[in-house]
Parts: sequence; structure tokens; C-alpha cells
Amino acid sequence: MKHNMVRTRFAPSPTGYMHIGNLRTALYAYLTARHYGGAFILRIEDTDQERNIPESLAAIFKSLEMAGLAYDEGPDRDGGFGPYVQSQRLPIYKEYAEQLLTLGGAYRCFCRKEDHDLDGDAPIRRDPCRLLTDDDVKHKLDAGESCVIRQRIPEGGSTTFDDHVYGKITIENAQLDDQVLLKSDGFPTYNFANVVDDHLMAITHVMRGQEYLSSTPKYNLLYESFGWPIPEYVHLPLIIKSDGSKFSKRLGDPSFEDLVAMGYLPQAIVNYIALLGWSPGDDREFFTLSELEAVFSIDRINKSSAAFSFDKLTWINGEHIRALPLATFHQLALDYYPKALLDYDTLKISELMQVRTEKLTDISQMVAFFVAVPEYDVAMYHHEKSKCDPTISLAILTAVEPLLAELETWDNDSLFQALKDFGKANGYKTGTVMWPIRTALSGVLATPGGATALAEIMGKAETLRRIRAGIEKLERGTS
RNA sequence: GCCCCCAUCGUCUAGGGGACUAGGACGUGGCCCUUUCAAGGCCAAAACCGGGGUUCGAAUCCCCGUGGGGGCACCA
Repeated sequence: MKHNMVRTRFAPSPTGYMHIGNLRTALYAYLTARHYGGAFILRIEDTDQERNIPESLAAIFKSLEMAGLAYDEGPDRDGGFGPYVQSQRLPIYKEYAEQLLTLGGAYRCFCRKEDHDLDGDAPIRRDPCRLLTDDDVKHKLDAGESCVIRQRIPEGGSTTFDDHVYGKITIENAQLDDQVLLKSDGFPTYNFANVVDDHLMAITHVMRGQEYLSSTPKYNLLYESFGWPIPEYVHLPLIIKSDGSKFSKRLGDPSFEDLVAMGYLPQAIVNYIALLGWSPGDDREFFTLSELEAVFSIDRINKSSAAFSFDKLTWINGEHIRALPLATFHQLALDYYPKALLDYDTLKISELMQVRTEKLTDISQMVAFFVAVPEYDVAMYHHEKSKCDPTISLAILTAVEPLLAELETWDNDSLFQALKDFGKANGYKTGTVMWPIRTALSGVLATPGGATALAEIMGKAETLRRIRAGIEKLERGTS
């Protein structure tokens, strides 16, 4: 390992899905590592046995892979700092907790859990067990009393730390409580494990949500007790909803995998999320992951929380869709095409669809008319801009039917030329000719591609069949 | 209740004392292009939370207020 190498980590607890805020934390940690040529580490924080969901390890792997965030070290990628799953590091925490006991930075507490639950307002007060003598402890231990290990916060003074985003922050030690470091079940709390692991794993930049801002002094006190160097801190602003409330899966807000299922491209989500709390400093907004790696920098991270906007995500998703090679888009679109559509030249359909697709999930609806013309009203033949109405439509469709029937070359260009010539010869503007045809072919107000593009894809027989149906509908509806 | 943090268009943001008649983007409205709808191009409306300072000069620095958020678990 290079000296002074940047090492960042993403340390999720296995909840079963990737929270959007967590994804951004992972992204920023990843980008920081990549930008400085360092290492990005995945560590699993499964110290809460009640919350642990076994299958969710796979979910973490999967979502990181989807997002393109490749880690250099992790549970399945040993880098010499393992194990990378906290439940497999229990002896390590025990050892360091005991060391801390010796160093005076912690003490054994024999109170029962309930003793500390008396006040809802969580008053800061010192635990009586702080005063236990070595003999007292020995007696209780011998008597088989179970205990936890608590951090011994200094009585007075204050603790100051420097954060890359928020600057210098000072908190009075009196505000800090003697938090539990090692639970009675032998598992460490996050508060202890993160410090031990970050140190042992040589993490240089601790990146996490700003909800940890106020407990960071406690961690510093721990580092100090051990005599360990304090890492660089990078606390990240929160991601909230447009109404200012918390973005939470529990309240129905989508996770990363939910967004993907909603038709958003992982790379678009990553791009969008990078911009929530960070800006490149210029006007660029479209970024691939590797472009982000090149331009990302910690000092351009914002302090204030950012509201998640589906509108903007949708827009940038459209940008990413349009940036795809046609073949790639086609491959993705195929999943959303109805079975019956497969009779058509779907690649041609994809070509028309790509520029019009904002979310993949919109696709099925948008192409449904290819399979069957929906029920529609003759009023649809009214179109101001095309100077068209049902009467004109009937005339045009009737005139155009035999003309198309005789057309030999059936492709967009020939169709367009023939129809345009027809319009010119009969005093119609092109749009007036096209409107009724497009309408008869689709039965919807908006289609991917115009009349001739649709006709080409549908083929001569189907086109004529639909025009015939349109004529009959108009005859019924306008007489 | 105590502590910490934050505050520029509706939203994401640029801005770090004079270049600000405050820039860009999404969204919204209009126009252009046009074979429908998009895409693309152009234009428009839209913001420095309030009050005090500091300064020749404040969106930018300081203080107070207000508003919002976060933390105070044998959760992370």
C-alpha cells in the first residue's frame, strides 16, 4: 500500500435495499477514492442483530454493481484489512474495548437497560458506574453480573473537530453522553465499531451523512484515548423531499432499485444524485461516472440539504437515454415492448422511440397502438395546426387509399414523397394530408414518428386496413 | 428541553467584498423548426429570509432574530 494513499469506505448496514442518501454517500466516497487514485472499501455494519437481514448482503453487492461503484476491498474482495463484515470482527472489538478500559477511556457499566430509559428527554448525566472501583467491578463480574462498556467522557472542556464541508465545530463535553461501546451481547455499537474499523482499515476520509455531525466529537475522544490519528471528516448534507421532509423508504419514497424499476437508468440516477449536494463549478450537468471521477472534489460539496426532484431526474434520464447507442437502447426497450409488437421491425420502432423516451416504463404505453388502434373519437380528426377536420379527413383518406394501394416502394421516403405530391396537386398542405393518416393509423394524439414512419413500420396491408377502418369510422361519425 | 448545523428563483445550484441590471439547469409560459408528439433552437416570468453592524462598497464578513433540519438508544 502506498503511503498516504486515500482510503474511503462505504459502510452500509444490511437493510435489504439501497437508500438514495446512502447511494450518494457511497458515490461521493467512491469518487473521492477514484479522484485521488486511492482505494474504495466496502464494509458491512451488521452489529445490530435485530435488524440484520441475511439476503440483503446480496442486495448491496447488486446495487453497487448496477451503479458502477466498484470497490477495491470488501467482504468478497480481501485487501488485507479484513474481515470486512463487522459481525466477523467481534474479538477485535473486545480486545480494543478492554484496551480502552486500561487506558481509562471507558468503564464497565452494570446498570440494566431500563435504568437508562427513565427520561424521554434524554438528559445528559453521568452514569453511577463511572465511580465503581476496581474491586467493585471485580465483585460484580465474579457474581456473574452482565455489563456493557461505556465511553468515559471527560467531565469538563470541549471537543473541536474540523470538517471539510462544515468547517470547525466545537461541542462542550458536558453535552456528550457516556455512550455504550460494547453491548452486553458482546457486539459493538456503531459508535465504537466505526472508530476501531476506520482506524484499523486505515481510512483517511470518513464520509457520512451529516446526522453524525453531533456525535463526531465522541469519536474524536475515542481516537484520542487510543492515541490514534484523527481522520479527515467529510459530512454530507441530507437529501430531502420537495416538501422538506425526510426522504425515506418507509414513507413510500423509492430506493435506488425502486427507481430503476420505475424506468430510470442507473447511470442517470448516479448522475442526478451527484448533483444533489455537489456542483462542478461550471454549467455542465450531464456526467458519466468516469467524468465524475475526473472532476469531483470534496471542496465543492454543499452544506445545505437538497430536495430530490423527480422532474429533474426524469430530464437527465432522458438525456442519458438519448446518449445511448441505438443498439443499447433497443436492447433495453425490448423488455417493455408488448409480445405482439415483435412481429414488427422493432429496431425501427426503437429508433423512433429513443429520442422520445424519458423513462423506460413509458415505452409500453407509447407503442401500444402498433398492436391495436384504441377506441377514439372522430373529434380526433380535428386539428387546428394541421388545418384538418373530420370532413377533410374523410376526403383525404378516401382519396389516398387507392393511391397508397398502388404504391410499389413502401418506405418512409417514397410514402412521404407520394403524399406530399398528392397534397400539392390537391391544394392541401402536407400537414393536412398527414394528420388524418396518422390518426387513422394510431388512434392517438401523439405517436413516435409521423404518418409515413408509422406506415412504413406497419407495412402496406396493415396501413390500408387501418385507413379503411378510419374511413368507415368517419362515414359513420360525420354523416 | 439541551446541543449542533443550514438559509440565493418553486426545485438543484453559480457566486467566496466591487466584474451582479445576481449566472446556469429542471419545471412553467411563448415563439421557431416540423408529418403528430418529442428532440433541438430562441425568448419570458421567477431568488439573495428579516434587522442591525463592519466597509468608500455587501448575496458575499460579524451579531441578533426568524425559519428549516439534525442529534441527544445496549440503531446505524
